[in-house]
Amino acid sequence: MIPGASSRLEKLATWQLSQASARAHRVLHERLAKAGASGYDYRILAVLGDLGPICQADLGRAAVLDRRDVTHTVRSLQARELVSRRLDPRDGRQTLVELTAAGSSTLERLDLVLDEVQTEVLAGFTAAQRRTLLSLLKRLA
Amino acid sequence: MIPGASSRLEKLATWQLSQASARAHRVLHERLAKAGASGYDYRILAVLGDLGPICQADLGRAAVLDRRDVTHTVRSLQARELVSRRLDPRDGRQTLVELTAAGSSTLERLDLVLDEVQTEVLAGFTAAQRRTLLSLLKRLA
DNA sequence: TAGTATTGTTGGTGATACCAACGACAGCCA
DNA sequence: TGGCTGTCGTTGGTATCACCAACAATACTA
Repeated sequence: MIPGASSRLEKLATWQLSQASARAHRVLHERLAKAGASGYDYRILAVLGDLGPICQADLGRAAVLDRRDVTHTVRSLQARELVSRRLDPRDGRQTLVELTAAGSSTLERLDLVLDEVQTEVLAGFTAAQRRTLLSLLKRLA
Repeated sequence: MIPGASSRLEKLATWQLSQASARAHRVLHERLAKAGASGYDYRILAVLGDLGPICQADLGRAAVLDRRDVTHTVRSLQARELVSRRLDPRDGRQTLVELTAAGSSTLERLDLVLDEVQTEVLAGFTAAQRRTLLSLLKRLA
């Protein structure tokens, strides 16, 4: 027997949103795992690539990560020599994080992975539909 | 200093999707917690309300839950006397789950909570925009 | 200078999602 | 009829994401 769908759930925007997000996350996670990175890894590397050397607190704000998770992710990236850390000479509290050469090339590689993920997740969408979706989602967040 | 946004992240549909979903989840979780329920709880109750007595395997398929999570959630709901369970007389493997009277009224109460959540999450959206969003999200999932 | 705020670290929690293995049971079919 | 296949519910995990509290060190400020 094939169970029906729940109309209560189907008509909820939050339900459709969470299901769409879960599916996108599955695709993203699978492809990133193959490339040896986690979602947090990419978020940190992407922010470093876009904003340059930056302290962890700002890193967390830009990547929407808790300070705790920034600490762990950055240390993990540092262990893989993708980022380097040094004390901010102008503020003893801050640690400046920046991409290493290996980090930059890893980021470029991951950018391609992310492009593939977008393509797979948005398969069948026209460019106009993608723009519409993106703008609606931005207003939601 | 206010950190800028990462253009790499901002233009990713999967990023906007996960941020929108995270925000919706925060609202949902906060309101459901006040009402004494979890997201899994509502998903199970909603399916039972829509499809009536049903075995756990079908419950899991309709609510998009792993069998393990169905087991735990149903047992938790049973402990709160919101659902009842009995063996399917026609199939010794299956356990039929159904709403109790208390479960039905709890579901009605939670339906109102979910309505509030939709209103809060979609604040500022026109009816047409909500329809557009919903249809785009359905195609994503 | 005393009090306040921020930074990075540490040690947690909870929700969601998913997997593997198990015994019990049903259905199929040789 | 007996064996095989598959499903069901259960148990015991794991991974990711998101979030909180407390702490020492440092910076700011009133």
